[in-house]
Amino acid sequence: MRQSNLFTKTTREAPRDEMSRNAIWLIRAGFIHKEMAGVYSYLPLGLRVIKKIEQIIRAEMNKLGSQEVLLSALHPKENWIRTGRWETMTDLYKIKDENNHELVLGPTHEEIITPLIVSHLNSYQDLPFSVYQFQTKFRRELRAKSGILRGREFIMKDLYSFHRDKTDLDNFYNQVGASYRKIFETVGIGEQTVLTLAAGGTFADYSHESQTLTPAGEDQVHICTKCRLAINDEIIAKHKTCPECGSTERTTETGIEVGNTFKLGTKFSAPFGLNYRDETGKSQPVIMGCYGLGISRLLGAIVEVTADDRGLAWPITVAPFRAHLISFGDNQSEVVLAQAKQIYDLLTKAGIEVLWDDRAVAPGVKLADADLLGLPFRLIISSRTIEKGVVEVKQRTSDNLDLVNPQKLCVLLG
RNA sequence: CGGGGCAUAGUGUAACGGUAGCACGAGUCCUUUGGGAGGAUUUAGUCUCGGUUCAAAUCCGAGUGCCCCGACCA
Repeated sequence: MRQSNLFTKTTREAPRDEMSRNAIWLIRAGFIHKEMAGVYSYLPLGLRVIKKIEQIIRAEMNKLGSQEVLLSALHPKENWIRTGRWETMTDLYKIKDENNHELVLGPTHEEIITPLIVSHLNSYQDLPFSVYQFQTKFRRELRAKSGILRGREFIMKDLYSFHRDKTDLDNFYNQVGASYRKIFETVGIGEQTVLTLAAGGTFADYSHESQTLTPAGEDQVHICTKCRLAINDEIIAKHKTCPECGSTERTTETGIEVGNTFKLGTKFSAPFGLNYRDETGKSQPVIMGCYGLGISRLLGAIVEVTADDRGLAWPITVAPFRAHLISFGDNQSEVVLAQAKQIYDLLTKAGIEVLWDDRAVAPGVKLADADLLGLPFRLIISSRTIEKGVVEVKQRTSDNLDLVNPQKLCVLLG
């Protein structure tokens, strides 16, 4: 894409009232726009990152054999009455329709998926299976904060699994854990993200959180120095030793919860009567699990751990474009433009996503913007590089400049 | 919902109770092109309502919005 066609602009300064790093950089670079406290719009560059993250997750979910759906965002009140959460869940957005009927803006989807499955599930032979979706969730946060890390409206991947017994759930639950591990590594925050034990509810000893360690987080986690298993502060009192390796040595750090997995048991299948017939024809309750991943929160967490004092610095896997092609030296020069166009076409045809800064602005502006946008590879074409018959290549996270033969670019970037 | 802070042009910032100014941005023209370049010119603002006063961006009251701390966060 040509940057001259990109409708978003960068700014030299962030809005004064934004304090969090993720919001400051994402707004300055034109990735997102704040509508109100805890509510953000995603602009072309930001949406590209969101889509990259989603695609990485989608691939993993599909590998688990899960099937993608898109459930309704408006929920009937009755379903929430049925589970009791109409009263107990404090952050529900309750709205009224034209007939004065009360509705819920979906904050999570157990109340939708569980009764939905009832009419599609009969026999033990239908089990197990799982469904997932990417969707905007709504929660009436008492206090939105930390940029996109805690919003009243946010994008989430939620997965729901259905099993005939606990053993089968445990098996799938562990597979999801492995998938999550892989996802965090792929999007570039594997090192900073720790598996954390948290309260498990009535059906299991623990739930599992994925905590990305960053001062911007809001949870205190205690990390075993031997095996890296973390324990959430809320249950630390009951754990003198690490449940995994028995060690007593741990460090305390701040994390942001980017993922969470729960063994639900029959918590939702019971109130909705989600049952199956076993081999003997007897009716049995379905055992469920649910698995969340905050997409927009993941975006914020990636920024928190990767941005530096010059701006964003995307991991290749989630970058909105792989390369930032910059033409300057003399923008009026036909030679420079022609060469840049040639490189742009070459890379684009090779399937490499390139943002070409073809604007007629000063070199300093382009370089500063390149740092701010944070695309992994910066390619410069100027009268200088043309003289030498090369393209200057620099990675966002390195200071090295490489002069590369244009023919070798695709290999280098691919 | 408790506590604290803030609200001036698209953005960031000034202005003792007395002419709302500066920088960046944006428009036009010229020059310029390897780290936010230079000149000329134009554009655009006091969150809302009420009060005090000869006079309010400034003082007072209420409201609204935003940020931070806390409470809350299957």
